[in-house]
Amino acid sequence: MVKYQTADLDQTFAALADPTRRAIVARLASGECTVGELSRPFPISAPAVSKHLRLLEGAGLIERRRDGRTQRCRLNAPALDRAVDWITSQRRFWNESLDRLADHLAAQTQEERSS
Amino acid sequence: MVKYQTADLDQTFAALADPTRRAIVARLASGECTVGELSRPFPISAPAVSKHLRLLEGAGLIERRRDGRTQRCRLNAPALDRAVDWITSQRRFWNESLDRLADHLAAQTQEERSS
DNA sequence: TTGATACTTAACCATGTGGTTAATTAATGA
DNA sequence: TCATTAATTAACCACATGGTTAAGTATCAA
Repeated sequence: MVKYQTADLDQTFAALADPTRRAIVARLASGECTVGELSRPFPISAPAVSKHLRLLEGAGLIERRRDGRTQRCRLNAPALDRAVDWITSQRRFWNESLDRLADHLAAQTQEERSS
Repeated sequence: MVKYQTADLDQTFAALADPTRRAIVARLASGECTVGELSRPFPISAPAVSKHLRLLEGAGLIERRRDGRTQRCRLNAPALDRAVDWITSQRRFWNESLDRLADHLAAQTQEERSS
Protein backbone atom coordinates (compact mmCIF):
# COMPACT_ATOMS: atom_id res chain seq x y z
CA MET A 1 0.00 0.00 0.00
CA VAL A 2 1.65 3.19 -1.23
CA LYS A 3 1.03 6.68 0.16
CA TYR A 4 1.48 9.81 -1.96
CA GLN A 5 1.93 13.35 -0.72
CA THR A 6 -1.09 15.45 -1.59
CA ALA A 7 1.20 18.23 -2.86
CA ASP A 8 2.22 16.02 -5.77
CA LEU A 9 -1.40 15.54 -6.76
CA ASP A 10 -2.05 19.28 -6.41
CA GLN A 11 0.67 20.03 -8.90
CA THR A 12 -0.16 17.14 -11.21
CA PHE A 13 -3.84 17.97 -11.52
CA ALA A 14 -3.07 21.69 -11.80
CA ALA A 15 -0.59 20.94 -14.57
CA LEU A 16 -3.19 18.91 -16.47
CA ALA A 17 -5.80 21.66 -16.09
CA ASP A 18 -4.29 23.71 -18.91
CA PRO A 19 -5.04 22.76 -22.52
CA THR A 20 -1.60 23.80 -23.77
CA ARG A 21 0.06 21.60 -21.18
CA ARG A 22 -2.23 18.69 -21.99
CA ALA A 23 -1.27 19.13 -25.66
CA ILE A 24 2.39 19.06 -24.64
CA VAL A 25 1.83 15.88 -22.66
CA ALA A 26 -0.02 14.37 -25.62
CA ARG A 27 2.86 15.28 -27.92
CA LEU A 28 5.41 13.78 -25.56
CA ALA A 29 3.32 10.63 -25.21
CA SER A 30 4.20 9.85 -28.81
CA GLY A 31 7.90 10.36 -28.18
CA GLU A 32 10.69 12.48 -26.79
CA CYS A 33 11.38 15.81 -28.49
CA THR A 34 13.07 19.17 -28.10
CA VAL A 35 11.57 22.31 -26.61
CA GLY A 36 11.65 23.92 -30.04
CA GLU A 37 9.74 21.11 -31.72
CA LEU A 38 7.33 21.22 -28.82
CA SER A 39 6.57 24.92 -29.07
CA ARG A 40 6.37 25.20 -32.86
CA PRO A 41 2.68 24.15 -33.11
CA PHE A 42 1.59 26.65 -30.46
CA PRO A 43 0.65 30.27 -31.20
CA ILE A 44 2.29 31.47 -28.00
CA SER A 45 5.74 32.86 -27.27
CA ALA A 46 8.76 30.78 -26.32
CA PRO A 47 8.80 32.12 -22.75
CA ALA A 48 5.20 31.02 -22.32
CA VAL A 49 6.11 27.48 -23.38
CA SER A 50 9.11 27.60 -21.09
CA LYS A 51 6.85 28.40 -18.15
CA HIS A 52 4.51 25.54 -19.02
CA LEU A 53 7.47 23.18 -19.10
CA ARG A 54 8.62 24.39 -15.71
CA LEU A 55 5.19 23.65 -14.23
CA LEU A 56 5.08 20.23 -15.89
CA GLU A 57 8.56 19.48 -14.56
CA GLY A 58 7.57 20.71 -11.09
CA ALA A 59 4.64 18.31 -11.17
CA GLY A 60 7.02 15.51 -12.11
CA LEU A 61 5.19 14.93 -15.38
CA ILE A 62 8.21 15.53 -17.58
CA GLU A 63 11.98 15.40 -17.42
CA ARG A 64 14.46 17.51 -19.36
CA ARG A 65 18.07 16.97 -20.27
CA ARG A 66 20.48 19.23 -22.13
CA ASP A 67 21.67 17.97 -25.47
CA GLY A 68 24.13 20.46 -26.88
CA ARG A 69 22.26 23.66 -27.37
CA THR A 70 18.84 22.07 -27.45
CA GLN A 71 16.95 20.40 -24.67
CA ARG A 72 15.18 17.04 -24.91
CA CYS A 73 11.95 16.46 -22.99
CA ARG A 74 10.25 13.22 -22.15
CA LEU A 75 7.20 12.13 -20.24
CA ASN A 76 7.50 10.71 -16.77
CA ALA A 77 4.99 7.90 -16.31
CA PRO A 78 4.61 7.62 -12.54
CA ALA A 79 3.14 11.08 -12.08
CA LEU A 80 0.34 10.24 -14.51
CA ASP A 81 -0.12 6.92 -12.74
CA ARG A 82 -0.61 8.64 -9.42
CA ALA A 83 -3.33 10.88 -10.83
CA VAL A 84 -5.21 7.92 -12.30
CA ASP A 85 -4.62 6.05 -9.10
CA TRP A 86 -6.20 8.73 -6.96
CA ILE A 87 -9.31 8.93 -9.10
CA THR A 88 -9.77 5.18 -9.37
CA SER A 89 -9.23 4.72 -5.65
CA GLN A 90 -12.25 6.95 -5.03
CA ARG A 91 -14.25 4.37 -6.93
CA ARG A 92 -13.40 1.87 -4.27
CA PHE A 93 -16.20 3.23 -2.11
CA TRP A 94 -18.46 4.01 -4.92
CA ASN A 95 -19.80 0.81 -6.31
CA GLU A 96 -22.56 2.20 -8.46
CA SER A 97 -20.47 2.52 -11.61
CA LEU A 98 -17.35 0.67 -10.58
CA ASP A 99 -18.09 -2.27 -12.80
CA ARG A 100 -18.76 0.02 -15.71
CA LEU A 101 -15.37 1.72 -15.23
CA ALA A 102 -13.57 -1.57 -14.88
CA ASP A 103 -15.14 -2.83 -18.07
CA HIS A 104 -14.30 0.41 -19.81
CA LEU A 105 -10.65 0.22 -18.84
CA ALA A 106 -10.43 -3.47 -19.62
CA ALA A 107 -11.87 -2.87 -23.08
CA GLN A 108 -9.42 -0.06 -23.70
CA THR A 109 -6.47 -2.11 -22.53
CA GLN A 110 -7.59 -4.98 -24.74
CA GLU A 111 -7.66 -2.59 -27.67
CA GLU A 112 -4.12 -1.38 -26.91
CA ARG A 113 -2.69 -4.85 -26.69
CA SER A 114 -4.22 -5.98 -29.94
CA SER A 115 -3.04 -2.92 -31.88
CA MET B 1 -15.41 6.94 -30.45
CA VAL B 2 -16.43 9.75 -28.11
CA LYS B 3 -15.06 13.31 -28.23
CA TYR B 4 -14.96 15.54 -25.17
CA GLN B 5 -14.71 19.30 -25.09
CA THR B 6 -11.38 20.38 -23.67
CA ALA B 7 -13.10 22.97 -21.49
CA ASP B 8 -14.64 20.16 -19.46
CA LEU B 9 -11.24 18.68 -18.80
CA ASP B 10 -9.83 22.09 -17.89
CA GLN B 11 -12.43 22.47 -15.20
CA THR B 12 -12.28 18.90 -14.03
CA PHE B 13 -8.52 18.82 -13.57
CA ALA B 14 -8.54 22.29 -12.04
CA ALA B 15 -11.23 21.16 -9.60
CA LEU B 16 -9.15 18.15 -8.59
CA ALA B 17 -6.03 20.29 -8.10
CA ASP B 18 -7.21 21.51 -4.71
CA PRO B 19 -6.82 19.25 -1.64
CA THR B 20 -10.02 20.48 -0.01
CA ARG B 21 -11.98 19.67 -3.14
CA ARG B 22 -10.36 16.26 -3.43
CA ALA B 23 -11.35 15.63 0.19
CA ILE B 24 -14.91 16.64 -0.67
CA VAL B 25 -14.91 14.26 -3.63
CA ALA B 26 -13.53 11.51 -1.40
CA ARG B 27 -16.25 12.16 1.16
CA LEU B 28 -18.95 12.07 -1.49
CA ALA B 29 -17.52 8.89 -2.95
CA SER B 30 -18.68 7.14 0.20
CA GLY B 31 -22.17 8.56 -0.10
CA GLU B 32 -24.44 11.52 -0.62
CA CYS B 33 -24.52 14.16 2.12
CA THR B 34 -25.52 17.73 2.93
CA VAL B 35 -23.36 20.82 2.54
CA GLY B 36 -23.26 21.17 6.31
CA GLU B 37 -22.02 17.63 6.89
CA LEU B 38 -19.53 18.22 4.15
CA SER B 39 -18.06 21.38 5.62
CA ARG B 40 -17.96 20.29 9.26
CA PRO B 41 -14.58 18.49 9.03
CA PHE B 42 -12.89 21.46 7.37
CA PRO B 43 -11.29 24.33 9.27
CA ILE B 44 -12.51 26.83 6.71
CA SER B 45 -15.58 29.05 6.60
CA ALA B 46 -18.92 28.08 5.07
CA PRO B 47 -18.54 30.54 2.17
CA ALA B 48 -15.20 28.95 1.31
CA VAL B 49 -16.83 25.52 1.12
CA SER B 50 -19.66 27.01 -0.91
CA LYS B 51 -17.16 28.30 -3.47
CA HIS B 52 -15.48 24.91 -3.69
CA LEU B 53 -18.82 23.30 -4.33
CA ARG B 54 -19.59 25.79 -7.07
CA LEU B 55 -16.33 24.91 -8.82
CA LEU B 56 -16.96 21.19 -8.43
CA GLU B 57 -20.45 21.65 -9.82
CA GLY B 58 -19.13 23.74 -12.70
CA ALA B 59 -16.74 20.91 -13.52
CA GLY B 60 -19.66 18.50 -13.51
CA LEU B 61 -18.11 16.50 -10.68
CA ILE B 62 -21.03 16.93 -8.30
CA GLU B 63 -24.75 17.61 -8.40
CA ARG B 64 -26.83 19.39 -5.81
CA ARG B 65 -30.51 19.31 -5.02
CA ARG B 66 -32.50 21.24 -2.44
CA ASP B 67 -34.03 19.21 0.33
CA GLY B 68 -36.02 21.55 2.56
CA ARG B 69 -33.57 23.98 4.02
CA THR B 70 -30.55 21.79 3.47
CA GLN B 71 -28.93 20.77 0.23
CA ARG B 72 -27.87 17.25 -0.72
CA CYS B 73 -24.74 16.71 -2.80
CA ARG B 74 -23.68 13.67 -4.73
CA LEU B 75 -20.82 12.71 -6.99
CA ASN B 76 -21.26 12.60 -10.72
CA ALA B 77 -19.33 9.67 -12.17
CA PRO B 78 -18.90 10.59 -15.83
CA ALA B 79 -16.76 13.65 -15.14
CA LEU B 80 -14.27 11.51 -13.22
CA ASP B 81 -14.41 8.95 -16.02
CA ARG B 82 -13.49 11.55 -18.59
CA ALA B 83 -10.42 12.60 -16.60
CA VAL B 84 -9.22 9.01 -16.27
CA ASP B 85 -10.06 8.46 -19.88
CA TRP B 86 -7.91 11.36 -21.07
CA ILE B 87 -4.89 10.20 -19.10
CA THR B 88 -5.19 6.57 -20.13
CA SER B 89 -5.70 7.52 -23.76
CA GLN B 90 -2.27 9.17 -23.71
CA ARG B 91 -0.89 5.77 -22.84
CA ARG B 92 -2.14 4.49 -26.14
CA PHE B 93 0.93 5.94 -27.83
CA TRP B 94 3.22 5.30 -25.01
CA ASN B 95 3.86 1.63 -24.79
CA GLU B 96 6.77 1.69 -22.42
CA SER B 97 4.71 1.39 -19.25
CA LEU B 98 1.33 0.54 -20.69
CA ASP B 99 1.46 -3.02 -19.54
CA ARG B 100 2.50 -1.97 -16.12
CA LEU B 101 -0.49 0.39 -15.85
CA ALA B 102 -2.88 -2.22 -17.18
CA ASP B 103 -1.63 -4.72 -14.64
CA HIS B 104 -1.86 -2.16 -11.89
CA LEU B 105 -5.46 -1.31 -12.71
CA ALA B 106 -6.39 -4.94 -13.18
CA ALA B 107 -4.97 -5.79 -9.76
CA GLN B 108 -6.87 -2.95 -8.17
CA THR B 109 -10.11 -3.91 -9.84
CA GLN B 110 -9.64 -7.48 -8.72
CA GLU B 111 -9.18 -6.25 -5.19
CA GLU B 112 -12.39 -4.21 -5.37
CA ARG B 113 -14.45 -7.04 -6.71
CA SER B 114 -13.27 -9.51 -4.11
CA SER B 115 -13.92 -7.15 -1.19
C1' DT C 1 35.64 36.46 -32.59
C1' DT C 2 31.45 37.23 -34.17
C1' DG C 3 26.85 36.09 -35.12
C1' DA C 4 23.04 33.16 -35.03
C1' DT C 5 20.28 29.65 -32.62
C1' DA C 6 17.84 27.72 -28.59
C1' DC C 7 16.37 28.60 -24.74
C1' DT C 8 15.53 30.87 -19.89
C1' DT C 9 14.97 34.80 -16.74
C1' DA C 10 13.13 39.30 -15.57
C1' DA C 11 9.58 42.51 -15.31
C1' DC C 12 5.14 43.52 -16.08
C1' DC C 13 -0.14 43.04 -16.66
C1' DA C 14 -4.85 41.03 -16.33
C1' DT C 15 -7.48 37.54 -14.46
C1' DG C 16 -8.79 33.72 -11.43
C1' DT C 17 -8.52 31.39 -6.88
C1' DG C 18 -8.81 30.58 -1.99
C1' DG C 19 -9.56 32.65 1.95
C1' DT C 20 -11.89 36.13 5.03
C1' DT C 21 -16.16 38.80 7.28
C1' DA C 22 -20.66 40.84 6.74
C1' DA C 23 -25.03 40.78 4.73
C1' DT C 24 -28.83 38.20 2.42
C1' DT C 25 -32.24 34.59 1.33
C1' DA C 26 -35.09 30.76 2.44
C1' DA C 27 -37.11 27.16 5.33
C1' DT C 28 -38.34 25.51 10.04
C1' DG C 29 -40.19 25.61 14.51
C1' DA C 30 -41.80 27.93 18.73
C1' DT D 1 -44.79 36.43 13.87
C1' DC D 2 -40.11 35.99 15.17
C1' DA D 3 -35.78 33.68 15.94
C1' DT D 4 -32.86 30.06 14.30
C1' DT D 5 -30.63 27.32 11.01
C1' DA D 6 -28.63 26.37 6.34
C1' DA D 7 -26.51 28.09 2.93
C1' DT D 8 -25.32 31.70 -0.62
C1' DT D 9 -23.84 36.30 -2.35
C1' DA D 10 -21.03 40.47 -1.92
C1' DA D 11 -16.91 42.79 -1.15
C1' DC D 12 -12.44 42.53 -0.22
C1' DC D 13 -7.32 40.79 0.04
C1' DA D 14 -3.04 38.15 -1.21
C1' DC D 15 -1.11 35.24 -4.34
C1' DA D 16 -0.57 32.19 -8.50
C1' DT D 17 -1.08 31.74 -13.50
C1' DG D 18 -0.81 32.66 -18.37
C1' DG D 19 0.39 35.77 -21.38
C1' DT D 20 3.47 39.53 -23.15
C1' DT D 21 8.26 41.92 -24.55
C1' DA D 22 13.06 42.64 -23.61
C1' DA D 23 17.29 41.07 -21.98
C1' DG D 24 20.51 37.36 -20.74
C1' DT D 25 23.07 32.75 -21.25
C1' DA D 26 24.95 28.90 -23.64
C1' DT D 27 26.24 26.46 -27.66
C1' DC D 28 27.44 25.96 -32.41
C1' DA D 29 29.39 27.34 -36.85
C1' DA D 30 31.68 30.52 -39.92
